[in-house]
Amino acid sequence: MAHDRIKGNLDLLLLAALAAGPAHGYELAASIRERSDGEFVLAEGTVYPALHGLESRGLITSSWHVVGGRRRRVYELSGAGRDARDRQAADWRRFASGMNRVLGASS
Amino acid sequence: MAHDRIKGNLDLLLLAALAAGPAHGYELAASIRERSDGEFVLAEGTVYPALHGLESRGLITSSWHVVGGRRRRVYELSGAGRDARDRQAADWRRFASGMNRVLGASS
DNA sequence: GGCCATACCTAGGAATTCTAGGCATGGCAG
DNA sequence: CTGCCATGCCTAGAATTCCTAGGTATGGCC
Repeated sequence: MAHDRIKGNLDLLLLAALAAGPAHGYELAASIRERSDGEFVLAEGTVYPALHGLESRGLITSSWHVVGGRRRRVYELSGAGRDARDRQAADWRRFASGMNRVLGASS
Repeated sequence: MAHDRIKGNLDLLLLAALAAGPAHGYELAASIRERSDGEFVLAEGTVYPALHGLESRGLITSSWHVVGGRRRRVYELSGAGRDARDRQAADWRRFASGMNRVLGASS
């Protein structure tokens, strides 16, 4: 809804947001929304399945906590997750610079 | 194949490439490949349906030509296409800057 | 004559995200 | 003390988008 362009970048967004420290799903969505100045508003139905996928691939780990009577599943980057983030961030930069070259060449 | 990140950006790539002047499908794929330094390698099965979609939305127009015994369908940006390109390019810049904010905030 | 580059096309698959729903707790306003 | 909203988690299936895989046809080169 925010942007179809999120396709292919969701994992990177989550990994990058988690690089700032452990967080739970609901919090991650808010964090990404704030950091992007409201540009990326991720629905919960988007965030949770994506987190499950990242965990099943070993890029993040989770643990349950109870805070104020509410259960939370807190996620944390694994070593492989940090590597994946670095790789995907590099991919993103290459992609963005390709886009800018194609866009700029039109003048 | 080049990048899943192309999702959502294909139309803009084609519109931007066409902004340099009329071109046919095969040529556009090559043009985008070159301008992006090999970053975006679009399959024909990607390019042609996308062009048909752009035409059906009135963003480009086409005309058949025969050059050297080979038929070509040459596409050209319409006025609405130029507007769409400007809008989508602006969207892209907002998106990219959102990405960079989220990525950069992790340090 | 065979092969490759050029040039177009489409149907269906694959991958990804979103919609729409569901469940549960705590706190606050009324 | 009762709604109601924010917090917090989840899933199934729809929707969207691009790619795979296949097909057709011409011209030029060896």
